[in-house]
Amino acid sequence: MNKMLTSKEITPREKDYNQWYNDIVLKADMADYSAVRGCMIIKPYGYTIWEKMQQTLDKMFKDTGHVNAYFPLFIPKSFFSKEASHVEGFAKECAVVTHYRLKNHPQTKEIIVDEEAKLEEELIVRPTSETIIWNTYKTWIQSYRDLPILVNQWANVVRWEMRTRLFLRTAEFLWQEGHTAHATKEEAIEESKKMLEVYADFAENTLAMPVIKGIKTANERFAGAEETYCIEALMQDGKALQAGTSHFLGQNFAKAFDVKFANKDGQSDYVWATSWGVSTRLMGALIMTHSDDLGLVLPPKIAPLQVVIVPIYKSEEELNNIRKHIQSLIANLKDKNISVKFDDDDKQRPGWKFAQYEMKGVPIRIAVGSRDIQNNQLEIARRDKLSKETVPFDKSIEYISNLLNDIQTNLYTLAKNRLSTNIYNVNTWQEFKDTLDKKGGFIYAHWDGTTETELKIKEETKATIRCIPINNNQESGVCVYSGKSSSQRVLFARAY
RNA sequence: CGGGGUGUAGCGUAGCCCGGUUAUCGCGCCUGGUUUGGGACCAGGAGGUCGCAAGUUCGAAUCUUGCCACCCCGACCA
Repeated sequence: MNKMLTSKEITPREKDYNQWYNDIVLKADMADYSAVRGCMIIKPYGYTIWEKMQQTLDKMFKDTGHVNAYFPLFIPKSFFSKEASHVEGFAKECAVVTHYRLKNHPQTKEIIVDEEAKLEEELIVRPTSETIIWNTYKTWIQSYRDLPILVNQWANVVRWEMRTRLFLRTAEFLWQEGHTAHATKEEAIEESKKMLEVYADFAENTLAMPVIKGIKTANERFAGAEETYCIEALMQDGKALQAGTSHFLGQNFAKAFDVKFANKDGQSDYVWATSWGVSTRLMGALIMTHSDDLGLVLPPKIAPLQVVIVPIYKSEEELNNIRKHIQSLIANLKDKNISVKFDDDDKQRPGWKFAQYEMKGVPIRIAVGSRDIQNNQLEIARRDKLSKETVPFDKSIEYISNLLNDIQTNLYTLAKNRLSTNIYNVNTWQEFKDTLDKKGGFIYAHWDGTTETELKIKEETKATIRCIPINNNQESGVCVYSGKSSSQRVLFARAY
C-alpha cells in the first residue's frame, strides 16, 4: 500500500540547479554563509554528517596501517620556495600573516594593525601541509628502519579562491591529508593506489556515490606530484566533481627538503612520498548526488539519524500510551546499532515534523498513533522513494533493518545508473560539442595526449579531462579535436 | 580583477523611476484559545541604524557622490 507524499514547497531545481543546491544546504540546516568572505559556518547538523564521514574514513585509514598526527597551521614562507612547481600551484591563493599585534589608532580609537609588530618572516596559512610535514620528516628519517611513515592529519586549510560555493569550494575547509614516506618507488606507488581504493570504497559503499577511478593528465596533476590518482563523481545536473585525490610525489619533496635515508646496503637515497586527501567537499558531493526537490536525502550509513518516530496524539494520556507502546521498539533498534529518535516535541505538529525530517534527509520515518496501537501496526515511510507502508508491529524491527539496507542499495543503484547512462562515446568534434551542451555528463573520446589540445578543448568548451580511467581500454583512433592518432579514449566533462 | 545585479525586522520582500502622514506584505517569533494521521486556525502583540558615510533639500528608503558587503557570469581553481 504505497501512497505518494505531497509537498507545498518545491524548490526550483529545473530552473536553477545552484539555487536548488543552496536551498538544500540552508533548509537542511547544514551550513550557512559566514561574515568572512568565502568561508562558511558548518552548523551542528552538517557537522554531525562530517563527523560520521571522519569516523568511517579514520577507521579505514587505521585498518590500512596509518596513524594520526597534527602539524602547525602556519608555515614559514621560506618553506614554500623549496619546491618550485608546488609554490607555483598555490602562490595565487595563499593567506599570509604579516603582523602579530593590533593597537588603537591614537586619534580615531579605531583598531588598527600595529606596523611596528611586523613579522620578520611572513607565515602562510597552510593551503596544504606537504612543506611543513616534509620539513619535519627530515628530522624523523635516517634509516630504512624509520620507514615507512604512514601519517594522516585531520585539519583545516585555507585557499583564497576567487569564487566560492558552500562546501564545494570554500576559502577555509576541513579535510584530512595523508603524508607517507617510503623506501622504494614501488611501495610509494602501491600506497597511493591503495588509498585511491580506500576513497573509492568509502564513496561507493558509505556515501552510495559511484565514482570513476582514474589518473589525471599532466596538466591537471597536483602541483609537485608525479602522478595524481583521483575519483570523479557525476552530479545530477551532469557536471563532474573531483571527490578525492591520491598523489605519488616521487622524490620531489624529499629532494626539496633534503630527506635522505640509509638503505640496507648503507647507501643514502631520497625517500619516496605520497599524499592523499578528501575534504568537506564530499558533503557537497553527497548533497548533489542524492538530494531531491524536498531536500536532503542521506544514505543510511552516513545519516546522523536513521529512524525518527513521530507520535500522533491528542492528549497527554495518548502520548504516554504511545511512549509505552514503542519503548521496546526503540530499545531493539538501539541494540541493532540503529540510531533512532522519538520526537515527542509538543511545540510542533506532526505535519511540520514530517516536512522537517524530509528536508534533513532522515532515511526512515515512523508515524504512530492510537489507531496504529489498536491495529498493532506502524506506518513506515522511506525518504528515498517518498512512499509509506503499514507494517505489523512485531515484524517492524526486521522490516526497518532490511529497509535501511534497501535504501542504501537503492540510492547507490540510482546514482550508478545515472552515471552509466551519462557516459557518452563520442567520435567527432561536432558530436563532442553537441553532447556537452545538450546532455552534459562524461564524454569518452579520443585525445592525442598533448596538453596543447587539452587546453584548446577547455578554452572552446569549458570541458576538462577529468581522468584517464584505471585499466582503460587501449583502442587506436583519432583525436576528437586535432585528428591526430590516439591510443585511448579519456573522460571529458564540465566540472565543479 | 572585469561585466551585470542586489542590499529595507530572524528569513523572503513591496515602496525607489516621479522625495512628502505612523515604511508594505508574507513566513517566523511572543500571548491566549481551539487544534494535532502531511508544513493548523482565530484573536491580540513585539520586533526597523531602510548596508555605511557624506552631499542636495524645508523634508531622503527614494536624488547625487564615495565606500562596504553579498550574489550571478567570466578570469582563477589538487
